[in-house]
This record gives sequence, C-alpha cells and structure tokens, in this order.
Amino acid sequence: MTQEDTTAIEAPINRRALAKAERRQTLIDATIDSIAEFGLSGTTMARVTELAGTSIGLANFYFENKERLFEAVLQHLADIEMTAWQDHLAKAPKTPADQLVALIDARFHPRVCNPRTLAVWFAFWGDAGARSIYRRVVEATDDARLAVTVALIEHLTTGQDKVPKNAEQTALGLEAFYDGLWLNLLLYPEDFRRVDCRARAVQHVAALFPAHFNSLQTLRKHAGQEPFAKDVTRGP
Amino acid sequence: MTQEDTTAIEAPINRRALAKAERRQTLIDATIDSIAEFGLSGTTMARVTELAGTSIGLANFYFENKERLFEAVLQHLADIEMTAWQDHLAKAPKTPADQLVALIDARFHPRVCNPRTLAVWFAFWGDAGARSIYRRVVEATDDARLAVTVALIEHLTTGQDKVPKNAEQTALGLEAFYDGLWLNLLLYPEDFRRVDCRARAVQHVAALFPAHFNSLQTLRKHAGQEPFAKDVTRGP
DNA sequence: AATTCCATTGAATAAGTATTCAATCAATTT
DNA sequence: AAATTGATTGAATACTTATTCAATGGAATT
Repeated sequence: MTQEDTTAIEAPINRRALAKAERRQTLIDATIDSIAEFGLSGTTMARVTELAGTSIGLANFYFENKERLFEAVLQHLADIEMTAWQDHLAKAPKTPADQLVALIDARFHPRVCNPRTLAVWFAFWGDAGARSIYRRVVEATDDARLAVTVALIEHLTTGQDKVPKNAEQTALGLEAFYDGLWLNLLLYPEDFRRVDCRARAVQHVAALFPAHFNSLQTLRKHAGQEPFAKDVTRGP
Repeated sequence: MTQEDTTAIEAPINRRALAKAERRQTLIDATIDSIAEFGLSGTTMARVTELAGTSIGLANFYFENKERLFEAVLQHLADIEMTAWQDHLAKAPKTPADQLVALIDARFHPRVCNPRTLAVWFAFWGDAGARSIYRRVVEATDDARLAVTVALIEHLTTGQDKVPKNAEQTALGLEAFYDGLWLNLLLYPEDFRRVDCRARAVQHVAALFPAHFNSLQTLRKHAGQEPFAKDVTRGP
C-alpha cells in the first residue's frame, strides 16, 4: 500500500497531465499536417480538429485562439531545431570547421529537414500576416544560431591572409544558401535529395574556407555521402 | 478630317481595348499589393477591388474567379522575369562566364527583385494550395531558365580538369543560392541589400568556376559594386 | 436620335470562418 | 458513494468570403 500510495499521489496527476500534454501535441501535429497539405489559408480550426480527431471546441480550450495555436506550432518546431544543432555541436570535434559542419548536419537532419517541417517554415515565411508571428516566436532562436555561426567564421578567418570581411555577412550568406536548398527540397522533392543538399552545403563551406577543409582526411570525412546515409532511415 | 477619320476608325476601339487592358492591369497590381501587405490568406476579392478602386463585381468580370486572377498575377510576374533575363543575355558578351553573370544581374535587377514581387513568389511557394497554381503557370518558364543555366555550366566545365559533375545539379544549386538570397531579402530587408546579394551571387559562381573568373579584368568588372549602384535608382 | 453593346455596379446569396458556452462526461478526491 | 474538478463536446453566434446577377450608365454604332 505504501508503494501504491506514492503512485496514488503522483500517478493520477501525472496521468492527467500527460494526457493533456499528449492532447496538446496531437493538436500541434494535426496543425502541421494541415499546413503541409492544405497550406496556411486552408488550415481551419475545423480541419485541424478533424485531423486531430477531437471536437472543434477543444482546440480553443488548449490554445486560446488560432494565433496561439500557430505560435505553439512554431515554438515546437523551433525547439526541435535548436535541440538538434546544440546536440550536434556538443558531439562534434571542437575545431571551427567541424563545428560548422555539425551545424549543417543539424540543418539537414531528417528531424529538422523533412517535408512537413519545411512546409510550415515556408508557409509562415511566405505569408505577410504570418511572418510577424514567426518573427515574434522564432527570431531569438534564429539569432542565437546565427551568432554561433558568426563566431565560428570569425575563428576561421582570423589569422588568414584573406581579408576577414564581414563575418556576419558571410554567415547570413551561408544561412541563405541553406534556406535555398530547403526551398528546393520543398518545391522539387523529386529532383532534390536531403543528403545531396547536405553534401552541397559542406562543399560550399569547404570552398569558402579551403585552408580548413583541404586536408584529404577532412575532405573524406565531410564530403562523402556514405557516412550519413543512415540519416535516411531516421526520417519522421 | 481625313486625319481624324483614320483615328476615328481605330482610336475608339483601341481606346476601349486599352482602357480594358489598363483596368485588368490595375486589378493585377492591386492583387500584388494585397499579397505583399496582407499575405495570400489576407487577400480577398473585396480587398483587391478596394485597392484597385473598383467594385467587387468587376474582378469577376475580368477574371472568371479568384484562382484565375492569381494565375494572371503569376503570369504577369513570370513574363517580366523572363523578359529580364532574355534581355540581359542578349546584351551581355557571349562568353559563358559573362552570360552567367547576366543571369545573375537579371535575377537581382530591381524590376525582378523587389519587395512586392518577392512577396508574391514566396507567398505561392509557401502555400501548399497555391503551390500547384504556381507550378501550372510558371514551371515552363522556370525550366527554360534552368536549361540555359545548365547549358552555360556545361560550356564552363567541358575541357576542365575538374570532373564535369552533374551540370543540372550544379545549376539547381546555383538557383537555390539565388532563392536563398531572395528569401533573406524578403525576411530581413534591413540586413540584406539587393546589390550586395547580387555581388555575393557573382562571387559564388566565381568561386565555382575560378578558371573563367580569375583574370583581374573580369574580377573588376564583375565583383565591384560600383558599376551597379545605378540599379538602386531604377527601383519600381 | 435611337439603338446596341458592353463595361460596371453592389446588393443578394450561399458557403465557410473563428470563437463562445451551456451541457455532458469521466476521472479524481473526499 | 458522493462530490468535485476539469476535460470534452458541438450547436449557436457573429462575421467573412467568393460568386452571381439584375440593373445601370455611357460609349459606339446605326
């Protein structure tokens, strides 16, 4: 009974809280599905709740209104993405070049780079109204990642004969390139493969900082596609 | 009177046809304005006609329905873009490197690359429903431009010691880079300037094909920003 | 001058939208 | 077992939306 007691105090509360969190997540997932399939304009509360298998009223119970639901969707995806690049950074060797490649691996990891997620990002980027919601929720996360990239580039360019240029501009250019690859993955999934885009991104930074990527060992480690083929099976 | 006669036969008809074409264009422009300011989901027939200064019914008179109006918008912008790159190709020197730069100049020309136009492209790319409309209308134009780029890259890579790789993949990668720069121009107009993006694009192809862009003369011609500063004043 | 033609209007219609809320249901607690 | 708490429902509400169409006005034609 004492054993039962401890669970009796916590389990019911936890079970409810857990069910609630699951319900919440179900609605967020349904919203992502709806945006991916029907677009932002085609994503109605009725459709979301239908996909989630709940009543219309429930969405307004968990999220005050549609905009809050959208905010939760963006926050959820932003959390996944930030976790991904932080994990990749922690696990990779601590040289600037390896860290830069780790960021690329995170960006093109199937948990981050998949049709549903890309559909949501571009849906919010593409809609003038939704764009402000995106900025409000994700800007801080985006800035944090950019800051890391800038710092890495500064490490790579200091002590080089090259003019250090504006590290931030270079970082923004890199992110732009990744975004462009993402766009083509979204628009032409038949012609663009995730692993190829990842390889192209690595190739791009290697071209930008040849001194740090020129050793045969580094090239073999980064440029080949085989070591990352496993990623394919981890798709969501 | 004879002078008046010839105009009397043609002018009335032309004046009507011209007024009709103008009206049509007014509605298309208003739709672009609405998409740029309120997004695709915020672009209603009421808002479009209000911006155009016409009645609601007129939009359905000129365009059978909303989707046809959107098709006309995309066709209009695609026409502008195709005209731009064809003109730039025709005027540029006929070496592959110069032609490639001409395509970049067209892509970042203010007539093609401006906030309103970018807003429309990304609005259609970002919405799952609108994406199919985009493909139907613009895919042929996009393919044509890609084919030109592929041909140029093949010219650049044949006879090189480099492995020719897949020219189409390289071309798609280039377009991805340009698209990424476009996206950042749309999202962060404060941080990204059109002329800088153009310069970055040129710098990128120069890095990809160093043999063709290495001469000092070519670099001065292409890499500098001054010769293109005039573009700023040509904004739409 | 009378008539035809056609661009233009905007109220009417029908379908869809987000949001609310009283009522229900089930789990949890007393 | 009874009471309480909180999750869940979906019909009701107020509002928007695209599309239609009979009526209007004015230019072009006769």
